[in-house]
Amino acid sequence: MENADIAKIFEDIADLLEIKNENPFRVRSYRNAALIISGLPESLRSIVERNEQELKNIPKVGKSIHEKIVEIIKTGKCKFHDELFKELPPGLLDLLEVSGIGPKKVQLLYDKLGIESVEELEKAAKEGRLRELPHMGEKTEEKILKAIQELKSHKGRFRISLAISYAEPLIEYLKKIPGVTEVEPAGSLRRWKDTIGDVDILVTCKKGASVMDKFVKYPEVKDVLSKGETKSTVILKCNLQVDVRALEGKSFGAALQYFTGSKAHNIAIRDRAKKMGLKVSEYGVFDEKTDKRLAGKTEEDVYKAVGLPFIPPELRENLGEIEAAEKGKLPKLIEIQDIKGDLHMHTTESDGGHTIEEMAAYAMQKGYEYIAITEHSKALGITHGLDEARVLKQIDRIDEINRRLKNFRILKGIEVDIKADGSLDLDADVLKQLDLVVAAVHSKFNMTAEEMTERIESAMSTGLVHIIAHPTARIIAVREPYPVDMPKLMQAAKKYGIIMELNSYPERLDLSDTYLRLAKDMGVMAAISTDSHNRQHMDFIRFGIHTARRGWLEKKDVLNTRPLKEVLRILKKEAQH
DNA sequence: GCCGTTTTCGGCCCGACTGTTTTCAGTCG
Repeated sequence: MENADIAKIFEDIADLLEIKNENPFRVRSYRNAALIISGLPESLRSIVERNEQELKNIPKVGKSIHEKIVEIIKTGKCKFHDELFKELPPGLLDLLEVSGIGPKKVQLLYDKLGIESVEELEKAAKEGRLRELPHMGEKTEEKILKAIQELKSHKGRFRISLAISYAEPLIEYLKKIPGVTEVEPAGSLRRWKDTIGDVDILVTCKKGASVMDKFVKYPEVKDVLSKGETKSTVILKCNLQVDVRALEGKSFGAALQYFTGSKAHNIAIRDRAKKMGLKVSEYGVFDEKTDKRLAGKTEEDVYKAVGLPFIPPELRENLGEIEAAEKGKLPKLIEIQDIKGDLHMHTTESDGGHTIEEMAAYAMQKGYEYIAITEHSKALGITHGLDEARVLKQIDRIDEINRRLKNFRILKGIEVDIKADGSLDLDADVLKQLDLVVAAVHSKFNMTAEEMTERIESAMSTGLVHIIAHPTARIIAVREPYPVDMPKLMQAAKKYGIIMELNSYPERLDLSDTYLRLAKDMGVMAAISTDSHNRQHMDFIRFGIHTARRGWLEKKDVLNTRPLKEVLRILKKEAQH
């Protein structure tokens, strides 16, 4: 039972209790717990195995949920959860997936028509049986059928890079509407989450501008789900949902704050405001008694009104940022201009698309001081990985190029394969001649967490490795991370002076935000690299930077914010282990 | 069910849109 499974159990309990019309705050407790658990860097299993009492440190986990976590880990089951499923059929949870269907309607459909599944709902809607129910009519039936179609074609969450590629042209389109003054993406896009459920866009405009009329006529719109004066929702042809909110300029800051979320962050902010006798909405911050408007024009004003400094969007997950802001202890987050070089890339020598010189030229154009060329090693035959002889040849070649370069340095590196037994794919005496050894797992992902942890630890302990690349090998929405005990791996990284990579490829973003924060907390340094396979890939660095910010990383936590000399010094020292 | 710089009891974010209603419930974010 991993954290995700346990979180799912609590999500199910919340849904079922809601359908049963239980106390909504009790429902929220289970939901809050699920949210926190799915974001924990350490597995609950290892926490319970070490010391059950440590569960008390997890916010939103009280006595009842504590007991259930222990029960689930020890028995693999949750009695309460099983009992709820005895009362209600499991298909009811699927009904909640249909947009426009909530717990009340599920309850009604089940009680009055005995509907237990999406198929039965679809049948009933087609037969016109739903209109017999209170508050339901012909239009509701149509809407439900449409929503079921939508669900069937649903692609799930979008990778952030993909969502941006659809959002940017729409933003340009909105900017051209007469009367529009500002257009800003908000929501998870502005927080730079690695995946995006839907795109939120905030528009400020003069009164009477026909923003919504124009928005729903955007050529890429497939379906209009709702259209009002200040809020409209559409589905694009690519199945991405987009919400647009239009407000006057004086509410811009409050609206941006509100629509950026996260929901959990906003609830905490509003809770805090309430205790101060204030009310926060998307229109501004108001005195609860006099209704006097205290802030709203800028986000800074909104935070100031509730006694806080500005909190960067990437931190707004209610994972301690409000407490840190209160104490003046927010991190000074890393910025893209802090990056001085890129330490993971490939060239035509293995599976890249540009030569060493072309990669270097592009990096210089970006203002970098250095790059590292890190080809694959021979075990990855499919990428034309380098054997010892070719590595030695490339070392000479790079030395030769470096002699011609001024104020720029190409580091001689490798992305050496970590084989199944934990050994490295190239001879030690060759690896020792390189400036930088990046090591990575590319095969046999189906090990147990214990085996995989041991495998990587063993590579770390050779004294030859500087950086572990894409440490979980996840491909977002395609391949799950391999099982590995990350806290233990971080401990080993600390022990051997190993740097952990944040791979900026938008499909990877590995380490994830949660693990980056764990690294920081454990004092392990990160390297933000692009793993470029052609020169434009170096621009992926922005995805890495924002993910690093989500992991609370500062300039000092990242190797490649350092000037060349210092990087070389650190690499040399690390290699002495 | 969780939580505590008013509290161990009594709170728990706030507003828009829709479809069905003659004044509002349900859903969503």
